[in-house]
Amino acid sequence: MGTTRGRGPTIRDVARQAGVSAATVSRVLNDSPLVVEPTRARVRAAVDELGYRLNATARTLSLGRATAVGVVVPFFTTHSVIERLRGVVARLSGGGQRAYDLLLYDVEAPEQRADAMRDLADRNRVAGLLIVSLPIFDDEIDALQRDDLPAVLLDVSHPRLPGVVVDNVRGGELAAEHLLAKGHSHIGFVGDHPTNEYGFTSSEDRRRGFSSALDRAGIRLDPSMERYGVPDRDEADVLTRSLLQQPAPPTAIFAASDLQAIGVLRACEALGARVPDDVAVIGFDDVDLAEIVGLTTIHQPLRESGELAADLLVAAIEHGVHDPVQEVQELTVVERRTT
Amino acid sequence: MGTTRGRGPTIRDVARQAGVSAATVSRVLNDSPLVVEPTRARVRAAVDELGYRLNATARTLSLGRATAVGVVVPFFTTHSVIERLRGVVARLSGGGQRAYDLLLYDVEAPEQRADAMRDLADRNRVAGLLIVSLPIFDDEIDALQRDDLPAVLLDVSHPRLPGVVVDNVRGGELAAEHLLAKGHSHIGFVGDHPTNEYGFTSSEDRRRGFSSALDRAGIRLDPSMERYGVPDRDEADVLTRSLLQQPAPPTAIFAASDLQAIGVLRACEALGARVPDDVAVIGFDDVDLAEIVGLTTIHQPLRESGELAADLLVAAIEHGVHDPVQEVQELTVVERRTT
DNA sequence: GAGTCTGATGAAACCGGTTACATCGGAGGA
DNA sequence: TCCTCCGATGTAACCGGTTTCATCAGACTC
Repeated sequence: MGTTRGRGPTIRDVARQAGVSAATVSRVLNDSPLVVEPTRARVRAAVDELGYRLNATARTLSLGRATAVGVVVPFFTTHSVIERLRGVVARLSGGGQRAYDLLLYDVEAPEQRADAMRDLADRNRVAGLLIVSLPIFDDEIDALQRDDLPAVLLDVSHPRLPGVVVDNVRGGELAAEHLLAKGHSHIGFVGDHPTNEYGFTSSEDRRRGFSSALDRAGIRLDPSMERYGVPDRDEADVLTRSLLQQPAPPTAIFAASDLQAIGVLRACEALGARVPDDVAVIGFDDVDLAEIVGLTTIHQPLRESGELAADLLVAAIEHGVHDPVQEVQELTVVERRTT
Repeated sequence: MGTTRGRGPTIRDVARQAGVSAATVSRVLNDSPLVVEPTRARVRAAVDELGYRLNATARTLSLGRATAVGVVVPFFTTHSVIERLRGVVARLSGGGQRAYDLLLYDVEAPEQRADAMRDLADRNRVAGLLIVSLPIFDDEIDALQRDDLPAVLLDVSHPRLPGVVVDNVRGGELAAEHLLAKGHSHIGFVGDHPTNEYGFTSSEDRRRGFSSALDRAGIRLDPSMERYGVPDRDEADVLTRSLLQQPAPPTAIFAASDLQAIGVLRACEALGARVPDDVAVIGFDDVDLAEIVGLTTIHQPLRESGELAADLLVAAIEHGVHDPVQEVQELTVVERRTT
């Protein structure tokens, strides 16, 4: 307060105070070797005295490159997205150097996805883009490449961009193999609508792997054993009830996500079906919830996926993208009390 | 690719294309009434033709005010913080206009708290600061006010800043009253260390309210019935075991958070204590987990608190802070299966 | 028909940094 | 002693917007 109405001292104020030019101050601030020690000390003193702080906006404009990365996330969604984001955040904004600021773009509705992409790309305030769980289209990639804006995908993939994913089809197979090994042959599936407005495909991929592994064991995943809905607990509950209230209900259910598996468990409880004796349940993701409720599930390294994606993005920003690597992370079955 | 090496068209390119000056283009872009319709149309056409997009960095620099807000969060922590953040994000980055970008600052270690505060305040790239769950010191508030930077607190309070909180002391009382009404008189507490490196105080506030409500009922919260540790599930598990393995174990336990309550439940299960018959358990927060495991808890409106705080911040940015309101949100007991 | 007013537009300065290029002074060599 | 070279510093242009102020043309008045 007082005279400096909001605006702090500028580099020229420091220069005046130190009796040098703005260029020299800038050099000192950027550790240029061109400045001799006594001058350097005077500038440092002036900086301290005035409480000068560099203006990141001006710097970004002058340099032509941003110091922030944009992270596009369907934030409202599940625990798994958040867990991934934890990894991203820890790597990007936590780690000591704090090299990149993190601009968070929440996508709350399908049409916002495109908005976010356009906004971030065109308003060039970010040095790169990390896109979580949201599919991206070719023309959007064109736009990114036109702007030289590196992008990394997490939990989705596209041949033209680096990404971190798991093999969801394989995950479905693992789930099937686990249930088969437990002696089940009459098995149900609860997952997302194969086509949904966001374009999420992991549920369908998991179902495909699941179904084909059953096929190989000579078991057909009958349409009457499949239920589809929006990926949420209550919906999964409802779907499961309809699954279990058939003449020949399944003895095991594969849910496309842990959250849905929780809904399945609740339906079982409501209908008096004992888990795992009457109905075995296996989920997917291994969010912290799964451990808490003792859910058997397919584990994927969520947090690590975020860290890895963040590292890939930083590398892409700093060294360019040579060829878009697809990091495929390992899946494992974690057996708990529901199978 | 092509000639435009990374940099897109500028406002002067548009001006040239439209046969007007940069000033006029700027006026059109900002909906100034000073531009006559035919000119306006020409500029619009040029904008479309060149695919021009405004450079937010340059705009921020020129205007002297940022279009982003900084959100400081201990991101790694519990579900409740995330749930709050959901509210903030939905309000700030979701809602149609997308008026403010959201710069996320994760605080992973106590010393980073101060760094984040200084960084955000001084590098003036944000129009305001939303600080979640982290206490703030007077000299930091001085610095913010010196820079005219509005700030809003969420889940912490300070007389000089607007904030959104619940009355944790009252929440503790509610928990005690609920357990007393259930007929318990021998009651334990599991919470955070009263002093911790982040300066979180909610656990201690809750304990105080809890303890004084017991007092009023003529029951003393004996030190042997209290256990303190870091706020995490495993630690709560361990603490609870030591609580229950005493000569006269409590018949009810109040945990300072739902996460800790989950640890309490796990310890009960491990020790063969039946909930709620042998030991009743009540938590605090009402995160989604609580509903899933059927935990009785003190409900606080987490998501709404985030929305409210975001609204307060936007108001503070746009209209200034007149006097720092403290919004105190309602707490209620949600009875489920653990009491 | 000359003078005044008004509304649309342009020229140029500014926001706060960075950096290519110019300048200057001193050290070293002939 | 003079010249060259080089290292330290300054000058000024630039990044891409916004905005003040000047200018200019047309409308209106008398």
